[in-house]
Parts: sequence; C-alpha cells; structure tokens
Amino acid sequence: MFKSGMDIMALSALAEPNRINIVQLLRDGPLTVGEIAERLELSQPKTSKHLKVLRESGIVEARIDANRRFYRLRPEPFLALDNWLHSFRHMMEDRLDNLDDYLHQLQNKKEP
Amino acid sequence: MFKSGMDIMALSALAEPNRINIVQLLRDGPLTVGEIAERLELSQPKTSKHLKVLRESGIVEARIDANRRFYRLRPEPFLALDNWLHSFRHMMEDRLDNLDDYLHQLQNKKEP
DNA sequence: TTTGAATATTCCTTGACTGGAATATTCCGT
DNA sequence: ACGGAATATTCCAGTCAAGGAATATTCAAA
Repeated sequence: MFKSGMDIMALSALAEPNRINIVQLLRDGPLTVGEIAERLELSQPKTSKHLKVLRESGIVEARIDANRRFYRLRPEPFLALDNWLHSFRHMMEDRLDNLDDYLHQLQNKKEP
Repeated sequence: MFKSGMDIMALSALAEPNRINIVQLLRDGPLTVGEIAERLELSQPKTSKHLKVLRESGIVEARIDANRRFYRLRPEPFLALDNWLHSFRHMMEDRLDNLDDYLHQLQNKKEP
C-alpha cells in the first residue's frame, strides 16, 4: 500500500524557526551540538531539545563519538517531501499563467 | 537579495492534519467551503478557520462567486518549497548509500 | 576517583493553537 | 424588505509546545 499523504511529524518539526535554521546549517555537513549552538547563538539545552524533536521525527540522526554527538541530516524525509510535492505537479502546470515572473525571480539568485 | 531560508508561515500552515487534508483535496481542483467540509467531515466553522490560515499563508486563494467561495491552491508556495528542497540535493546525493531500497520503495506505487 | 567538558533531561511558566457553540455577514430569490 | 443558504467571525475553554534555569548523565584524562 502506498501512502499519498505527507508525514505530519516531519512537517511539524520543520515548522519552527530554530529547527529550520539547524536543518539549513546541517546542509553543509555534520556538526556537534556545541557547534550548532554556537553558530546559531542558541543555549545548549535549547539546542538539545530542538535536536531531539528533529531526531524523533527522522530528520536528523546522531553519530556518537565519546562525549560528543555529531548530528547530520537523514535523506529520507527530504526525499519523501520531494515525492509528495510531485503530486502537485499537475496543479502547478495548470496554473502556469502569470507564473513566469515568479519562476524567474526564484531562479535569479545573482545580484543585479 | 535572495532568501535561502524556507518560509515558516507556509510550513506551519501545512503542519496540521486538517489543513494537509484540505490541501491534498484541492490538488484535484477548486472546491467550495461546503464541499470541503462535507468531504472531510469537518464542521463549517472549522473548515473556514483552517482555510483562513491557509489563505493568509499564501497556500490557497478564493474566487468569490456570490455566496460561495471556490478555494484553490496557489502554485507559488509549492514551487518555493520545491526550490528549497533542491538545496539539499548535495546532501542527499552524498548519502545515497543504503538509499536505493528506499527509493524503490517510494517509486513502487503499484500493488504486488 | 575526581574533575571538567559535552550533552540530555526535568520542572515550571507562559503564549499560541485548536475546537465547539453561538452569532454575524453577505448574497440571492421571492 | 424578508427568509434562507453559504461563509466568516467571535468568545471561551482546553491543550500543547517553547523557553529559562537548574540538574542529571556520560565520558575522557589525570
């Protein structure tokens, strides 16, 4: 049986500013809790708690190295999200009316 | 200036079961409030309130026809989400270790 | 085994979100 | 203008998640 609905857990986990920041930070590679806390200027307990939510929703996982934990992103939820988004393809294609401008705006990441 | 962070508003709006259901229902085309409420077995005020959240986060828009409002999805947030997901491509490619199984599992939407 | 570093957890308070019920608004037909 | 249909809004109570502070746990090194 195939599940066409999106996982709420993962979305809820991402729907929080600190956690989105953590996820975007981990895009470039694994980091320890202390490094994450330092770069985002978060307290250590706060960081640990958000990482726990991300971990329990399957978005990150930890590699334990003695005292430290290296957190890194798991690809599965991102692939699942991408897969879910594909189910909206037809809707988007049907509505490609005044959308060219928006597309160009998204593509143009260069400064003027 | 280009914003590389994902919009929290849209994610928060999606991170709720009723609203995800509404969004997935609207995938197939516009519906009125009453139709949405009926198909999802939600009360009318409940439906209206969730639609308000979706509307204010830019996920849906309403076409007014006399007494009725036809709600439909806006493509922009989905494109934005898709665009954001692309920034995780490298991470996903780097971790395509034991991921083949998962990919096949996602692709196989047919029954055995 | 004591110390210190790194991380997790608990307790508590506060703010935000949800749902239900009732009410308000808008519009069409008569 | 009136009544009814479709939708929105308000009010209120209950729930839940986030933050701060303090504390607990785990590990390595001396």
